[in-house]
Amino acid sequence: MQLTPGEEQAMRRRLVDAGLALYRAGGLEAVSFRRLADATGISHTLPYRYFADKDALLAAMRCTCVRAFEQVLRESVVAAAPAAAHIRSFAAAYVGYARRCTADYLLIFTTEQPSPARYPELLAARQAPFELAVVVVQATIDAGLLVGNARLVAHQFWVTLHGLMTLYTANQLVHGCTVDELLEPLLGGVMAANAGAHGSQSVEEVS
Amino acid sequence: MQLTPGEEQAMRRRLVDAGLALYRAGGLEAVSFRRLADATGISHTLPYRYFADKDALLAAMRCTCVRAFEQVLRESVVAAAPAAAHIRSFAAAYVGYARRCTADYLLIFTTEQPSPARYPELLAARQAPFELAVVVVQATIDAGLLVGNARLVAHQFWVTLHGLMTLYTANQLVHGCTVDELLEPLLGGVMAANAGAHGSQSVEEVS
DNA sequence: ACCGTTAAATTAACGGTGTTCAATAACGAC
DNA sequence: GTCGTTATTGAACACCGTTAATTTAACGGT
Repeated sequence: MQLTPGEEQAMRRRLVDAGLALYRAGGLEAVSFRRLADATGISHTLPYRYFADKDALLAAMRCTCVRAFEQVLRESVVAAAPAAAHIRSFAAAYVGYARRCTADYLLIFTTEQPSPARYPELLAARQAPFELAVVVVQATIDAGLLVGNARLVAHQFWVTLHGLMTLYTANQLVHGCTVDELLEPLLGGVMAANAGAHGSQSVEEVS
Repeated sequence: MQLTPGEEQAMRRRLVDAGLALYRAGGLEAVSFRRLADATGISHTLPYRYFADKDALLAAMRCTCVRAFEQVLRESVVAAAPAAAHIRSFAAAYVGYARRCTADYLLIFTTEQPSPARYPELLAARQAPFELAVVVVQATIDAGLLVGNARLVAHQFWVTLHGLMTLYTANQLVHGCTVDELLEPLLGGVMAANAGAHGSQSVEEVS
């Protein structure tokens, strides 16, 4: 009765999909092995043959969402023809995903405790979208529109987009400020801070 | 045997403090009414006389942390003498709190589901720190170092700091990039994006 | 000083959860 | 068909949030 790797993987995906359905419908506390069992017609202890524990299932669910997120970002990159539009297209895709798939976006980035690096697979999966940002920034640098270290600049964009959409998805942009109002000046700011010697303007220089 | 308002408030704070101790020691899932009872020597149902349910206790814990956070930010504001240094001082206080009190910082801003605005008291408490940012930005505008709408610009700083420290506290700044490396160009970028006509540089102008 | 009322606090209980483990059922090999 | 391996199940444990019933303690009136 040995399970083939294909069957095992199929069962894993089935459990992950069912878990995601529960999560999207009722939040994190709605996903339990019992409910998952009722939804898929298996017993509530079967998941233990495919995942070490519930946290492992959640990590797999997070990985699935991360990969979908990565796919959205990747498509935005190949779609933008001129290098100058890459960053705008990338940012629009990032914002669009967080708006459309708010629950999934939260699942990707939400972490309760400052966890001591369990689930290295999840850490690796989360790296991929960022690496896309690095590629986009590098292309912009190559086009002569930005200067500096691509990873450092990509990090600035990443931090900015993450801050904006994390606050948005948590309903903490409540002062009559919209995402669209903020996105433009924020992107412009990061561009300006890395646009070369004449465009750069640090805090000290201003003050 | 009527409880005086003072006694009731004292008990509430006692429970909140014990809950925070449990949370800081073992994360969110370590705070339960049973453990809280063992830690404080009361029965595990007594908290229901002071809080509607566990979520209400968590909200109160969050409020407590938010107010401590607000206090840290407020002290940074009065400490900085020249208006030009206000934003730097404010940002340093923000970053310092998130580094020192990582768990508390996470407790403040972490929200699982896009909750439908339960606990308006928490929402109000979270507003206060942002209002401090508005004050700081307004002072900088008054000093002639920035232009534009204070709330909009404050939002940009708020988004930036939130993105930076949220990624940091979640251990997602892993590419050899430090908070200090990123803070300076990020602040400079927001400054540049709102430094008046000559300093502003939107994405389109660059491209 | 006693008692009845009222509120505080505890105990008991219910349904649900993650997790473990012994028992069962299904399959391939011979 | 039988055996042995293995996937799957069901029962059980400890813990959780929550509710209801029960006990305990404090207070005012007489």
